[in-house]
Amino acid sequence: MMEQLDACNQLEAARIHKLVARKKGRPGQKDLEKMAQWLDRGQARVTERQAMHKPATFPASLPVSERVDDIREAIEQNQVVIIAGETGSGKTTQIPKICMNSGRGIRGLIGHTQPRRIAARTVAGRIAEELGEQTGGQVGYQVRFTDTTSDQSRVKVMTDGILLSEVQHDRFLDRYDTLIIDEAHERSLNIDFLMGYLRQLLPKRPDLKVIITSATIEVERFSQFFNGAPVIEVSGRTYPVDVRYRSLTGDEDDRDQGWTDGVLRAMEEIEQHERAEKQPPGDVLVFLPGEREIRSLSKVLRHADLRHTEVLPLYSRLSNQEQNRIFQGHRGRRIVLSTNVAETSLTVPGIRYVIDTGVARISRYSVRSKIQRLPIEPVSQASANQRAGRCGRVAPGICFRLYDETDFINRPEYTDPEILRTNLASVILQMTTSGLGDIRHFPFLEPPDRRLINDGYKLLEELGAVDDKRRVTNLGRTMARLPLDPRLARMLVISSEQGSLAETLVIIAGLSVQDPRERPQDKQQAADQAHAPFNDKESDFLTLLNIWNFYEEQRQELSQNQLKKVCQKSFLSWMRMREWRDIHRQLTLICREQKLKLNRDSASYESLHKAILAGLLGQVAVKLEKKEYLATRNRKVMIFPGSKVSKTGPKWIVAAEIVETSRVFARVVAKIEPEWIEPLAGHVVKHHFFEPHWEQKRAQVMGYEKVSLYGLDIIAKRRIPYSKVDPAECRNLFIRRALVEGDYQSRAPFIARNRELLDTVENLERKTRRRDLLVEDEVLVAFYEQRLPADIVSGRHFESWWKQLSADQLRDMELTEADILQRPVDEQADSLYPDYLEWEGVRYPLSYEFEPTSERDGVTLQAPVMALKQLPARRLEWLVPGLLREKCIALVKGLPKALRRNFVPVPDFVDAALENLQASNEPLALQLGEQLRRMTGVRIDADAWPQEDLPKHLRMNLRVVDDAGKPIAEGRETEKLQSE
DNA sequence: CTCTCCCTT
Repeated sequence: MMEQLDACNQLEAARIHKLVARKKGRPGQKDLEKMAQWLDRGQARVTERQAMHKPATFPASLPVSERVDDIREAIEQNQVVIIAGETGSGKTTQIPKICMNSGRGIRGLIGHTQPRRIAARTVAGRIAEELGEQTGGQVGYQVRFTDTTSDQSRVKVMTDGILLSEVQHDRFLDRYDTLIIDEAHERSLNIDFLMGYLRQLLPKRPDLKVIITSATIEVERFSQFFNGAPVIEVSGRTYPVDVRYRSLTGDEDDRDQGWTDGVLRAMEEIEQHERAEKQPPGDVLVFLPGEREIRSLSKVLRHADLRHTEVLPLYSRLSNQEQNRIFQGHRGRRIVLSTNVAETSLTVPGIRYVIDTGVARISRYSVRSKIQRLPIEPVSQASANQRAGRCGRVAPGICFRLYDETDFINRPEYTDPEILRTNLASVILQMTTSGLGDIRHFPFLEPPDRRLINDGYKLLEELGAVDDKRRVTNLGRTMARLPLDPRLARMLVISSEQGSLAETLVIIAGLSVQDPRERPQDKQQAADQAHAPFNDKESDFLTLLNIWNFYEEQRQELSQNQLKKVCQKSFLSWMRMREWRDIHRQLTLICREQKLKLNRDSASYESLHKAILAGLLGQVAVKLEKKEYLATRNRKVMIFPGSKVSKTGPKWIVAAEIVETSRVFARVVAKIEPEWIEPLAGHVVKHHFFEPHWEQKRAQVMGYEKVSLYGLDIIAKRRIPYSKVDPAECRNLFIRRALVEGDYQSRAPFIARNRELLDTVENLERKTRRRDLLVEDEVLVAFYEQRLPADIVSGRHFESWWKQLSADQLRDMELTEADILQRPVDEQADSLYPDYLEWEGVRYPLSYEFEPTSERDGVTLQAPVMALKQLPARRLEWLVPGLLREKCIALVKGLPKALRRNFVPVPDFVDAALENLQASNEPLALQLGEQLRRMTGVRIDADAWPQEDLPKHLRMNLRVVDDAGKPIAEGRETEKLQSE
């Protein structure tokens, strides 16, 4: 049986091989029956196709026809052949036929890829036509949503994206015996990926033939990449193009003006040329970087009074109707003003002259700022030549380059391939889930930069598609099954959990197609009016949803023609609406397969936008002022003025895209609430904790938290319990603030006792006016640190801890005098500094303060206003025993010098005097003077004594309180207070 | 106060 496999269809042969391999070479009876069935079918298919085969013929007019034999020979003798040829060589249509004539496309398919869908369809049509058939017979094509291939197909034309997607199911591409990769020089992401994949596949599929076709550029690179594969060059059937450099003169500052002048001068030269050569006016194609430039130049040209001249704009966003005008016949001259669409995607017929400004908007991705930029850049030499070639298709042409030749020579040969200019998240996810190994080791034609790869991984991490070790998660695997940008795929998956899948499906499909809203230049107002009912001021996503709902309602009631009319009236592109619906349907089917839940009730704004937000975490922004927003990664952005949300300017927004053109714009945005972010972004937000502090009421250490998303503060200062953040710091603060400083109400008996002990000592310090009694706080901190377990970080912890202590342990928590005193306490302290002054059976409370700057410094006696008159004013002069000596010394030292020098040394005289003095309600100074006179014979006049200028603490402070104990007057002038 | 162009499980 195995010998017969060579005559069997490849796909069946591969199945048989696989089954044999799985059964380790010993298939059972049932397997054998199955295999025999496959073999029959496979052989039947081969014979059927062989019977169908008629040798193809080649039109003599095509240059490629001259090389048919060379090409066939090269293909038969090599696994890979590179065919280089310019447009018009016929390679695209003829090479598949050469392959057919060489017997390929029998056991397997001849696969033929094109970069664009339209091209795939038309190429298939042309090949079929040349074989005298219609598509769907020997030649079929497959693009997204359409597959016309059948069992009879020998040639399958498809977009390169389709072939790439088939890799997922058919790792060896077993159904193909030949692959033709067309337009490889365009170097799209798909092409570069396919090239690498094929290079790995070739040794495993020795029977597979690969043909790479390209414009004459880059041919050597392809040949080297495929081990020196032979190159066959085919001449193009094109006419010579005369390239004339007409660099701009004038002011560099105003580029628009420069280009306008340059184009007008080139038009003059064209007219001269036509007059000299006696030629009728030929059509002109002008390459400009963008819509704005096209509009401004078209305005100028329409007013420039050019005879019999029609000016047509051409760019991708134009409606089909407007684009199709370039294919309609016309009289006189036509000038087409175009963007890059006319360089590769669209062929403008009948062009005799090209005017090339030499620039284009090229998409660049900045890894540093994560911004997609669209700068206007000089195009590469390859691109400029492609543009020039657009006027040599029907007759010799002239290309005017509005720059000089040195400029041209100094330009890069080729445009950077897309893989070096784009975010790689999608490529990485596809590669990883289809087991293609590490992207860093994949044989790319030009490997992307390490930073670009890291950046792709980071986005996948943000989306939860890979974990922090870069392993694909289950979520990532689901996402990889969706034919969507990973961000959109993320939204879809989460929306089924949020109960907003139905709406999200619509929005995501809508984001995948071009904006269906049309806004023709001459009917802008009418278009805006027609779109007005769809607009949502808070969310561009809802605007999309409104358009969809409107369209769906109409679609169900109207015929296709009526629906087309409604679209036209509403300024909606019918084609794009249909594309939108196609994608929506495709995604709906996949969601069903992936068992994602479709919500029946309509989703709330919140649940819908949370799903959207989950895919766009890196694109959040907060309003700074008027029109300016600060986005993540410190990017300043502005809402795109076309967005209806830009009118309301909400505080927080999320944007589907951030693109830099003339400014950094946030496109397709919606209002969000900042609280939604953190729960969705737990894995990417950063937390910063600060200002831990003891809060007495909560009996715990609290602090603040700042939450930021890629440098953007989404929560500036949130109060949080600090114990989870830094338990050691909490314990430290608890000991210092609560236990040592006493800012805490505890029920623990030892705390009350310790407090009492400390109060006594502190009071004694106030009385004795010294600060050297109590140990430093650090000693108390150390006391508690030694005794408190590490996990006691708050009042709650503390209370439950001490309650289970034994009596001994409780006692151990009590401070002793030995613990807290720096030196022994004077035993007489209590009598030297009494707490009451007793006079005639009344006890007046005394309080002490040691704060020289304070009004209350010293001793304060409190007396009720009722008792004020009975107060012994003179007795107060005697203060308390502990302060009397200091006061007397101060009194003597305050005497005039002539008197004072009789009592030196003063302390000795005072001590001697005090021996005979007893506190009484007599004036202190006079009593003291009397004693001094007795010792020395010197008499001191009453008015010689200092009074008011004694330090505050040496005069009794009197506080008068009312019945309720509330202070009503206070001062050191006892008699004055008494008389008031 | 306005943006090149393609492709798909």
